[in-house]
Amino acid sequence: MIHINSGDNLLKVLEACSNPHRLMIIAVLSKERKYVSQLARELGISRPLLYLHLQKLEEVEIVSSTMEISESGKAMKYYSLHSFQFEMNEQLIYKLSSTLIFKSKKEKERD
Amino acid sequence: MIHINSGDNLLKVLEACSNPHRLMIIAVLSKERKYVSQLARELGISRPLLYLHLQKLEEVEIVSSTMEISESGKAMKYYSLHSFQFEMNEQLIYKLSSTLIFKSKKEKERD
DNA sequence: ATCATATGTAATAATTTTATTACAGGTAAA
DNA sequence: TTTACCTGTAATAAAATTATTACATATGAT
Repeated sequence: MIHINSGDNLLKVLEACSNPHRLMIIAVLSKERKYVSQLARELGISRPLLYLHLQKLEEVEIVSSTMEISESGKAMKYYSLHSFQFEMNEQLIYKLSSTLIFKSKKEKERD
Repeated sequence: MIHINSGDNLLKVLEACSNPHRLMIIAVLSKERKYVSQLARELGISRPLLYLHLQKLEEVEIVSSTMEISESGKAMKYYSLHSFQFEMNEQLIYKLSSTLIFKSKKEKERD
């Protein structure tokens, strides 16, 4: 279960959820795990684009993946959702605001 | 009190919260209302930039503003926070996923 | 062999978001 | 009338995100 422990972490999770495709991915995976091509067909988007969105969700551990070899022998990458839950309200934001980090993407990459 | 009634609305609120400055604005305003210049000084950002962020928060009604004439006679624009609360989890996202809208910014502007 | 399906990613383009600069206006006090 | 506040915004620049295109590899079935 994901758990928000800092302002920085809250921000990252919010960013990960702030996209219609990524919300749809979460919705779909909340019912059952899917492999990449299957998910791409279901959402009606290209695999490269799906990869991009899956990466962002994986970075904050909303989803995770496992490679499996299907009965027919093909490699399949399955994505599944990690359950998550937090109360979005001003109290949470206030409480975590002291641990908010203001850095550009480039600065973050240097860490 | 803000209340999330559609996937589209959820997405907009998440987008509004997905920025460190805007989270700080929410944190500061959760304690007391502030006027624009005061808030800009407190956050250490320029007024034009602050306006941009306040606009995004105002669009989803997380904050609202009132113009007042101070005792000294100067116009002051006060911003205050609207209380908000919702459970972020996959159930909510699944429930609202049917009302998610996929439109570019340009397409939205044409509506 | 060719087709259909799966994986993965690099390079580029398009769009959106964020930030800055440079202005405009006003009131009040020194 | 100069200084110190306040409001507001247009134009531009910079950075980040999102989307597309074009590849490469592999397996199994026809």
